[in-house]
Amino acid sequence: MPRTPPGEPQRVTIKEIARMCGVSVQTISRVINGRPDVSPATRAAVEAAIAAVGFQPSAVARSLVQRRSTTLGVIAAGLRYFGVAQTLNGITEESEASGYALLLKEVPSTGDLDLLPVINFLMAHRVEGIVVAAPDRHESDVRGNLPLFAPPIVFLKSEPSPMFSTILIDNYGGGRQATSHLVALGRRRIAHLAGPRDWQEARDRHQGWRDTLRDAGLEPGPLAVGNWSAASGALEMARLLEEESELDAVFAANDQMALGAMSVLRSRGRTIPEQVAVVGFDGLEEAAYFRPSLTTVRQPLRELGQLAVRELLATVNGAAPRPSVHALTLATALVVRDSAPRAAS
Amino acid sequence: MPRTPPGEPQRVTIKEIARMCGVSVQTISRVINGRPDVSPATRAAVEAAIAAVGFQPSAVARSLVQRRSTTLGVIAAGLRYFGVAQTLNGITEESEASGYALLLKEVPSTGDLDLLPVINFLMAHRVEGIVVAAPDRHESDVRGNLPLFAPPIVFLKSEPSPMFSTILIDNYGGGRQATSHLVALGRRRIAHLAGPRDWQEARDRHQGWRDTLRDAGLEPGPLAVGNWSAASGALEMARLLEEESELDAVFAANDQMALGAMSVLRSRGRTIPEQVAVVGFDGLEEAAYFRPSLTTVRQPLRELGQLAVRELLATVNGAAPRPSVHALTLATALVVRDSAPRAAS
DNA sequence: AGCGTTCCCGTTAACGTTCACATGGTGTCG
DNA sequence: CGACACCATGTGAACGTTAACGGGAACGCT
Repeated sequence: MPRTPPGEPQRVTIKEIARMCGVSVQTISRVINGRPDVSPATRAAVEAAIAAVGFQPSAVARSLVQRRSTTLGVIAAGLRYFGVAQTLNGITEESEASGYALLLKEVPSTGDLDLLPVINFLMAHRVEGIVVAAPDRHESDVRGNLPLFAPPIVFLKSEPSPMFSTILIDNYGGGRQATSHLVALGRRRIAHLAGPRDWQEARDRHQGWRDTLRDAGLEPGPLAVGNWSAASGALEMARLLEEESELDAVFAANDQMALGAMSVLRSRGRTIPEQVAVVGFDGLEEAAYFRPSLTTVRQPLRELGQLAVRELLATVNGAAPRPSVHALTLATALVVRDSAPRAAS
Repeated sequence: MPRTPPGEPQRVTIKEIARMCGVSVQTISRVINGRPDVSPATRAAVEAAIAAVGFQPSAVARSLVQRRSTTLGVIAAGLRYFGVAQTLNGITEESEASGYALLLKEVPSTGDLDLLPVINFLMAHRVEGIVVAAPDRHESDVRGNLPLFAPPIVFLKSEPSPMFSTILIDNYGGGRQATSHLVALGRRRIAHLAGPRDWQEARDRHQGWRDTLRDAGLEPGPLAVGNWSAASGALEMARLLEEESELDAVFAANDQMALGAMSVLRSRGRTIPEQVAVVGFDGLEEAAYFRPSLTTVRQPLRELGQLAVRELLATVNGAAPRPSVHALTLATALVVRDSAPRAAS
């Protein structure tokens, strides 16, 4: 005796179609999945019936029996930040193109967190792969052991790991690019406006700055730490100016903070780039229209997301028995504009 | 004879736990779901076994039998745009808080598109509600008929519809706010830098501008159409200046275009706000640090996403037999800054 | 004619869980 | 002390689909 759930009318199933066409459910299944061994006549009849009642096969039942879901899990943090949103865009694009659906979980981007429950949640939904697009989350956030049958996981913008594939952006190299450019301009007191310490990418950019100064034989310039926002950029820039009034360049860890910094520099009467040169990081399109237009380091964020999905699908579909662990690093590119123009040659 | 899927090791199921504890599967199910009628001793034993093997109940099987999934579907377009990303952020926040997962589909934001297949896809996954966060998509994009048993759907930033709930932002009102402000400043030739014509919100802002000018007895100012980007803002601003060199104000349909416009105004030697006042739209945080800081119209985008989820969950969980159709409109707020300061009184 | 092939289709058993109902054991109350 | 309630647990079926296998009809070949 079929239960009738309260309110909800009975959904049309494969059985119903079978009854309508006077064939078995298996035949319907065959038609749905485009298998060859169905006669043209039957196929046409079934297709007509399906169209007539608007039947849609249950992805849930299918996932259950096939033990796969054509779905990828995404763990994201800080969706409100430009970088993560951009990367998510790349992820959706690529998975959309491959016919995969996305199950999205957002986790807090700060504080202590065990990723394991989130991964378990996604696994309960039978996702075939997981992208961790949470910049400051990495392998060590997976406390306890993953079950053996965990799907492939790729960590983005994380530290390289021996256990998982990672795709990173060369933030260290980007930090060096930015700083070298300023050094080449003849700047000597180069400050850094860093991102939050608990973001790996912030630490890497910071390190790139520091090493470049050291290699150039310059003493480390003044340092301030912001929270990615333009407001914090302004605040910290003001503090830097008080501490060290003769600085002649600033490398900000993202474009928003650079914007805030430039705002303060101007209001204190410093000319950009003559007195103080400024370099940002991210490659926001808008940065070309800041005043002055902002020299920055562009990151291939969308590509990052696309590659992550490709990597997963390759190990899912490819017959790779033991998913191989890759570590890929994407290069950044310096975009020179007016806030730190190319050195006159 | 149980099939062993190739490669993949057998996942641990409720049956396995039952065997380990010497009880029936039903008892395990009861423990998992925190039902009262289990003796403390058995409960403890079961919980221990679950923890020991790291068992995770299959959300897929559960969805199948319960015919619900604790999952919401999201149809998004233009994730790369600030507005949509921000709204998605609100959606994730709120659904995360309610323990709902999100199934995300991105659709192209331009061109012809039938939403029905996308909705069907989500329905196949048994989502309990759908948020359409695709600004230029609306009811009429659902060609053909929705099945009777479609879950509640809420359209964001769309036109009000008699069939679906909609939550909108008062773009028309925002357009009026912006324009009125400029009129109050004594400006007479007020140009509009509109967004793409196929975005409803662009049309609404445009209309607000036009009506306000009319009501003020001013003749309509020059009009240009951009594509939301700062680059297009710059391009179109240049064109406006050529057509109509004596304009004394610009209302841009978003902050990025306003930024591009300001850049061109400055480079043509116009002072802001003295010669040309500028008002944007969106309320980007960064706009406070533009030069000059940008007067803009703030939209409650995150709130929009949150409300959408609340609306859905209310009709899902609430015993509302026939989901009620709401049309909610959120107000915008004018943020006055230097690019169009408050009138000296 | 006999036999292997190929084509088309049906039957049965899963997938992993919950629901409805049944059952036996305790305790309570009149 | 019997009737009844309640607690803890088990039993079968169902959710909607696909995998594995089997079988009959039509066809080709020797």
